[in-house]
Amino acid sequence: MSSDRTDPTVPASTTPPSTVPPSTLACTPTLPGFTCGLDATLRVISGKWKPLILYFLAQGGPTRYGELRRSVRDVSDKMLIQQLKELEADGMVKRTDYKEVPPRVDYSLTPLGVSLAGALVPLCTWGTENMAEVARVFAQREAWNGRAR
Amino acid sequence: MSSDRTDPTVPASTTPPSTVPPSTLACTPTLPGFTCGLDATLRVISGKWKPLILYFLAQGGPTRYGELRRSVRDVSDKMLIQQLKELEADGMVKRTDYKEVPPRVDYSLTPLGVSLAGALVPLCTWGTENMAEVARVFAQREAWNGRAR
DNA sequence: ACAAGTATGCACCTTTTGGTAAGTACCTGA
DNA sequence: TCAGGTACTTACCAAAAGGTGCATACTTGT
Repeated sequence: MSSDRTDPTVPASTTPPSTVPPSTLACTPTLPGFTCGLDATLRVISGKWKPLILYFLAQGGPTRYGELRRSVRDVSDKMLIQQLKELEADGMVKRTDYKEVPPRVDYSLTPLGVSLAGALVPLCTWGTENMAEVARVFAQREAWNGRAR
Repeated sequence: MSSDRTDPTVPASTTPPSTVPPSTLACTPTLPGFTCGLDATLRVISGKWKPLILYFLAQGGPTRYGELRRSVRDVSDKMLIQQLKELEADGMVKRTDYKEVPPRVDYSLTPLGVSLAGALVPLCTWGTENMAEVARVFAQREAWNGRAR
């Protein structure tokens, strides 16, 4: 029992009304292998293009492969397919193959995918609101990499 | 028949009832280098331990290095330090060095960090609610990796 | 004196991730 | 017939991310 110096209840010195209520973040670690809900979510959306894919599908509804490819700029076939397959395997995306002779396939969100996309919204908002900060910080970091290399 | 490559606004044939309202996800791509707000956010929280770190700091308030290390289980010194440094550089975390002689340092969230942790809450919730699904799916994926080599 | 704890730094190595470029099978239009 | 478009697949590589373990400088407890 190490006596912690500063510990409980966090002295609300400068606490703005916007401190995250601990109860909100505290997820019950129900299943083995997951630290918390956040952890579980991150496993699903981790992958360079996944959030963007969810984003486009949430906006555009069912989307053909080629169309998606043109939307998510700079993605290669390999990556797009791979991430789509994983999202599909994870039950976030539904693939529809029309079995037509010049291949025709489209992708859409499952209900689960829709709910996930919904959970992404605040991140989206946060990013939009703080983009200036983030950009500034990353510019510095890159300048640093450039010369300190 | 018709080779419809022209796809203006997606024929509302199968319009899913519960699509995320596009307006909610549609972020204005203000700054160069970012596709959207979501993109910006992900750059900040990407890193195996960052969300967890934010999570613990949001819950526990200022936390000493060693304490954090024991909380975020399985993290190595190198990784924890590295991610903390990045979060600090990104302005999400504040490092306080007490300059004491057996080193004493603690970490806490900046206001920006607090708001970011807040944006993480829905992901946390989503993960908690759908953890069973996620676990099931990942179990399958791993079984697959195991035998399909 | 010596182990242990404190908060890091650094070198080295493996794993994971992502990228490039090519190929497939089929069709359409010039 | 040949380029171009569809939706992928595969092999090979480079870069990034992450892990292990040792080193530091200083103190306290035994």
